[in-house]
Amino acid sequence: MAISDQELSHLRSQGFRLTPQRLAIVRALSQAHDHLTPGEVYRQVHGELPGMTEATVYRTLNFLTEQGLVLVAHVGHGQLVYEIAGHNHHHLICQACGQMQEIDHAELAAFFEQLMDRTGFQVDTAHATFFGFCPECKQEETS
Amino acid sequence: MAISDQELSHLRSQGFRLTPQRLAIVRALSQAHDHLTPGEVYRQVHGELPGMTEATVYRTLNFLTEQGLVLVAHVGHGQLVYEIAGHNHHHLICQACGQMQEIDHAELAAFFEQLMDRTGFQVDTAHATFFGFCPECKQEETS
DNA sequence: ATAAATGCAAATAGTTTGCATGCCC
DNA sequence: GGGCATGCAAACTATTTGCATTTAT
Repeated sequence: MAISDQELSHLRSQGFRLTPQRLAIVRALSQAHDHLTPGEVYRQVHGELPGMTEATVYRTLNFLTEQGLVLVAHVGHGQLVYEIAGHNHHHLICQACGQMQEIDHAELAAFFEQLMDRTGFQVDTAHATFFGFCPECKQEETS
Repeated sequence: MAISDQELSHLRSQGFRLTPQRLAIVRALSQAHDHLTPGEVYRQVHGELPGMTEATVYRTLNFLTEQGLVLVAHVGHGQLVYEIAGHNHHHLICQACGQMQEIDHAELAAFFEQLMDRTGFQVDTAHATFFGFCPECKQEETS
């Protein structure tokens, strides 16, 4: 999953700027096939742009999230994690080993529909997170 | 929802101690019909036990969570929130106004069953959180 | 009595902010 | 050139830890 040139120049047309820092962060998130914490983003991008600071990472992640190009989620530890927007999917996190499993949105679509009907909420269907124990850790728990 | 004397003395029988601090924190969480952040717990309990420190609050919340008497969840801002364990329910948080709506577990039970079947995960069915926009804020968004 | 838990204070981690400078458009 | 974005450093908040002391059992 990546961000198209189209989307990027749309930003420019609104008066925002495509700085090397922003592009590097977008690239890092696009290449990661996983969630990244701000610290992880910083470490990756810092190799490429040694001048980059953590403050810029935080500001940029907020910016990209506001623009809808990036999604935020929680994955257990207090920290927020970031991921390129695009394909809707959800996560199942193992509380024992930290392993993460993706669930395609299609599998949960009906459920979300139902939930919205019942509650009147417009539920964010792009990024839900569930916690539990993965098959392996489940076994250890009970043994 | 509260914690029974039985559960409390079970702790004692395992060598743990029922200190005034622990009891006060359990009471505060029991009386709150809502999630509390560590800071909120601290402020409430500090009135009753002026000597109590934040460190104790954090240590106690961790302890109670490990013992299964308290549940943790995320509700949008980075902070974790704590709640007395007991009746299974889930939360829908409005990303605009912060309002929270409870969803009884019964309504989602079938969904969780399905999810566990498909993934093999033992999903934590006690405390899921969804994000979105409440009916009022949804309206403002689109207008 | 003894081991567990607390209080205190300091350290750590994560995140945010103000302001001067730099650089994209 | 003008204004948005960055770098730097400092401030802030939330959380954790070491150690001496207290206290529930």
